[in-house]
Amino acid sequence: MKISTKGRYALRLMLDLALHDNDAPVRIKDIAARQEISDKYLEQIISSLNKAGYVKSIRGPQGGYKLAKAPSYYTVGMILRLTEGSLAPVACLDDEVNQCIRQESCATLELWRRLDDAIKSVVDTITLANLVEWQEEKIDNYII
Amino acid sequence: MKISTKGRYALRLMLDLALHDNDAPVRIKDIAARQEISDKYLEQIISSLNKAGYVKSIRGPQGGYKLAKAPSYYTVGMILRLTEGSLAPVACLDDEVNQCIRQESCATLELWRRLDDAIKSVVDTITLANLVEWQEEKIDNYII
DNA sequence: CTATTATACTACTATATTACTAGGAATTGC
DNA sequence: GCAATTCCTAGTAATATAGTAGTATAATAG
Repeated sequence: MKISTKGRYALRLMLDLALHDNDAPVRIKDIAARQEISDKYLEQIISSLNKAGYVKSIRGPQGGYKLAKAPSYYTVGMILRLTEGSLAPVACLDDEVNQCIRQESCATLELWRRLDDAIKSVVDTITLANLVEWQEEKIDNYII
Repeated sequence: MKISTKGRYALRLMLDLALHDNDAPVRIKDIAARQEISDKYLEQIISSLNKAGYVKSIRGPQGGYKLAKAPSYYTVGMILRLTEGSLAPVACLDDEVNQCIRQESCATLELWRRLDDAIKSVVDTITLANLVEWQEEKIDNYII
């Protein structure tokens, strides 16, 4: 029941892009240095964000990445589901293929539904913009 | 972010014990047959529940297992944490050993805290007794 | 037009975890 | 003492995780 590095890195990567969103695109190398993450691994992660259209890439010198839309557009759930896969606590909530025969008589299914709802209520309401806010509050606290 | 078979089986096992709680202890073989789970695997899982004192075992012929306390005593969280380990979505919420240096400036930590709270609000309030209720409702629906 | 800087793509790999299986030892009721 | 049951330990195939490595491709500055 842990979020893997892939999902956590993807979030920090997107947050980093949101925080450094001026005209110039941000290079993987810089994100990797700031976040202390392997740049080669980040490259793979950002590649899937790119394919999904969450970021846009600019190749060549002075190239890098930018968010495709405003931070408020991206929920944490969007980013985590893209990199982690489904966030449902059990496979039988995912799709019809994984549904088991016990479904109808399974009391634990109700539990998993409630857990799933609780998880969704967090990841589908918090956006990158919220993370940006929180980050800026933390920085303010440091200055004070 | 999935609950493993170990945790899911442990829940179904405890629910099975709660549902068949008359005088006679329940044999692993019977639980395994009803739940369609490998009995050897169940044996391992119940062993940790036994060591934790959640069930009591009776050896020899006519032996088996019984719940140590009433179903309302056991939250889903107790059972899952025992078999799955921590249910926190990231390791830095678990213990001091796993806390990272970025803690103070990490905006995603606030996200993980909220996700953790959401998960806890479900698993620490729902008990085996609730699962028993739901199971009995399902059975009633079948009869109607 | 070429050297440089950056992303893009694909393959490989070490380690850990999951989900069991197998076999025998210990206990106890009849 | 025999059969039924739990108890204990070790092994293992398959999958997932968390990267590393190397090369190809594109764009730009000079």
